[in-house]
Amino acid sequence: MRTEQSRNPTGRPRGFDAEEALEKAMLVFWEHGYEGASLATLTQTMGISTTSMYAAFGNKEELFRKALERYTEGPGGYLTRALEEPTAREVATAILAGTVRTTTRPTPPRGCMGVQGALSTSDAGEGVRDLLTAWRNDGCGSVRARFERAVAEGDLPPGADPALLARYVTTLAFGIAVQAAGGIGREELQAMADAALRTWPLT
Amino acid sequence: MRTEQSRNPTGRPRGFDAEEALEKAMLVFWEHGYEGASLATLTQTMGISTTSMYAAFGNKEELFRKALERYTEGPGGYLTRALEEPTAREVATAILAGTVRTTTRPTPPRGCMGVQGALSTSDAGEGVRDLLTAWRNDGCGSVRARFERAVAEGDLPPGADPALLARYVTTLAFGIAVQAAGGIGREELQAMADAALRTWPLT
DNA sequence: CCACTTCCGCATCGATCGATGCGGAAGTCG
DNA sequence: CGACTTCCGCATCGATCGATGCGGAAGTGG
Repeated sequence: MRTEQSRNPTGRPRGFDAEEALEKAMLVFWEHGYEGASLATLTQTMGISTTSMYAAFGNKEELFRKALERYTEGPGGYLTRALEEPTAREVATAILAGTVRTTTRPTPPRGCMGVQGALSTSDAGEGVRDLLTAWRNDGCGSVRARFERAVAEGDLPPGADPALLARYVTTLAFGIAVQAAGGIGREELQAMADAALRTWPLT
Repeated sequence: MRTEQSRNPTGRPRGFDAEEALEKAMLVFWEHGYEGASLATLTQTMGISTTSMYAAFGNKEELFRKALERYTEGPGGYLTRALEEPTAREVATAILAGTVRTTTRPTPPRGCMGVQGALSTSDAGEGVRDLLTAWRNDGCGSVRARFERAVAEGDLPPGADPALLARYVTTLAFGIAVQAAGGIGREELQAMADAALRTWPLT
């Protein structure tokens, strides 16, 4: 693998910053989705040739996988941070606030890469579609685990259903992503999130 | 326009049922999205040649527009019916129940055509993407108008915010569509919708 | 039965899709 | 400086994309 740091990197070094190029690719995938982003658009935005892209990242699907990892740790990092909030209420608040902020940036792309990246695809995109499905399920699972901990800690009432609450919060987050993809503004979505959290926790 | 019923339909009649073919096309678009559905897949499923498709529907984008109309009046008809419920609470309940039922059918397609049909696209799909954005906004606007009426009728408390409530219900519906596209089951989503409505109306 | 209209099977269009082979240039080592 | 490794510009691959031209077949109304 050329992308892994070899112990003996002899030869001509690559003439571009792979991290920079991956960031550009991530933005293109985020905006246009997996199948909507052509190799031509990707490589042009990345500033490299198709040859360099294949040498550095493997193929289009591998590039998308790496771009998704970068998204998860970058723009999508609010989820990990939210899970570290002290109470379930603050976790939910941070998730929705982070979703609103990330999906309604003043400049494109809008929406969530994990939602609009490949919600439905042709047969060729099934792999990526399933990857994003798993990505969303992982997110929901993390929230659920966090809420289970909250029940154990007495932070949530004993009768609370962590799975249901996690599904509720993530459903709102995915819905916000869809609204944001359609251009709905940050203030309106945040106001709605505030209202939804006013009745927290659901019973 | 060949698709409009002419007053003098002389000549050889077409050898297929246009409504049947449109139904098939709608299902393909629903499952794979606008750009994920190729002409080859569409015409093969419709059981007609590309020539017949172009003669009957114009082009791929026109076919999608007509398929969306059919979806709106068919599988998506629950929205119109829901708006006729007597109270805002029943409207919201019917919308979410209809969304869950429609997006989690036992056989594919799963999800909502208005959400996954073209959430993000290449440049060539911008027209359809904007069409679906308008479709979702129309839906939200209809719900908002219905909730405004509910406030006027005293069905919702005077302090209620119809726009916010409409945004909340549609956000949940879009989120449900995303969850369903990923394979989340009908029972789980309905249970979450029930819980969300237990705190209705939001303040 | 005839003249006319429409339908549709077949072949194909140019553009673009993702992906690759080749070979000289560039840079790193001993 | 020389041997070796890697990079990358260029050309191009076969497949598929949406869309169309042509012409005989089919069915119409008079």
